[in-house]
Amino acid sequence: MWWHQHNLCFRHPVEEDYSGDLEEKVATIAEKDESAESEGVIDSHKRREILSRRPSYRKILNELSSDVPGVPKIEEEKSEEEGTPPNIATMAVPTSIYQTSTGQYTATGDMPTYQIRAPTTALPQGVVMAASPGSLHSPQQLAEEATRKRELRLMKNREAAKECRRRKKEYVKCLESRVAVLEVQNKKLIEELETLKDICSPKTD
DNA sequence: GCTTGGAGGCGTCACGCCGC
DNA sequence: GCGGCGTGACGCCTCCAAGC
Repeated sequence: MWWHQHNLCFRHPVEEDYSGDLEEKVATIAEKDESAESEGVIDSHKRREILSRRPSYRKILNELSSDVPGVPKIEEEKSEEEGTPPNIATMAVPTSIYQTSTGQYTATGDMPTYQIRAPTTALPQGVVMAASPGSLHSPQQLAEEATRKRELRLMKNREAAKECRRRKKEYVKCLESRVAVLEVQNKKLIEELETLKDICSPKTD
């Protein structure tokens, strides 16, 4: 339902209720295709079709904010906590505190090992822009260049994924608060309606 | 204490969109 | 047309609470 909010109509290209039911629908389609020959390929294609593009959270929220006063915009750059520019230095261990599912907090010291390994890929020792492609000759150099490019891409994507998740959470929070506001409004309007009804139709007794 | 299931986070891959 | 970005999906991990 995310994409079909009141007054918004960010309609998903395929489904209105994206969040929970989509998986079921994907599964249904997958079942239907089971008899097909290259089912794996078809499956993944269908899945991709179903999951085709939606507007980014930033875009959605910004549209929402221009539409509805009081809805915060998602900043282009990180604004709140981290005021540091997006450079390699920021790759260091994220934050000192994490919220657990129960609302408790855990110090970074508890960081699982597989998370700790992440920053180690933090851009290979400052040699990022070392060699220009034109100056590469040997296969080994080419391989190194490819590896370096891959590392860079992975690192950027890692950061992008984090940012994306952060925005998504922010977006969900925003929608939740909007739901709360609308519920209150709705309640008030119902009450108002009842009052007017009472006034307009006086008792016959 | 052990097991199990759910929640939440992370890294990576794949792919559509967009700006150049 | 191409490269970079944003994001869904997937698989993995940790943490926690409940049940035994």
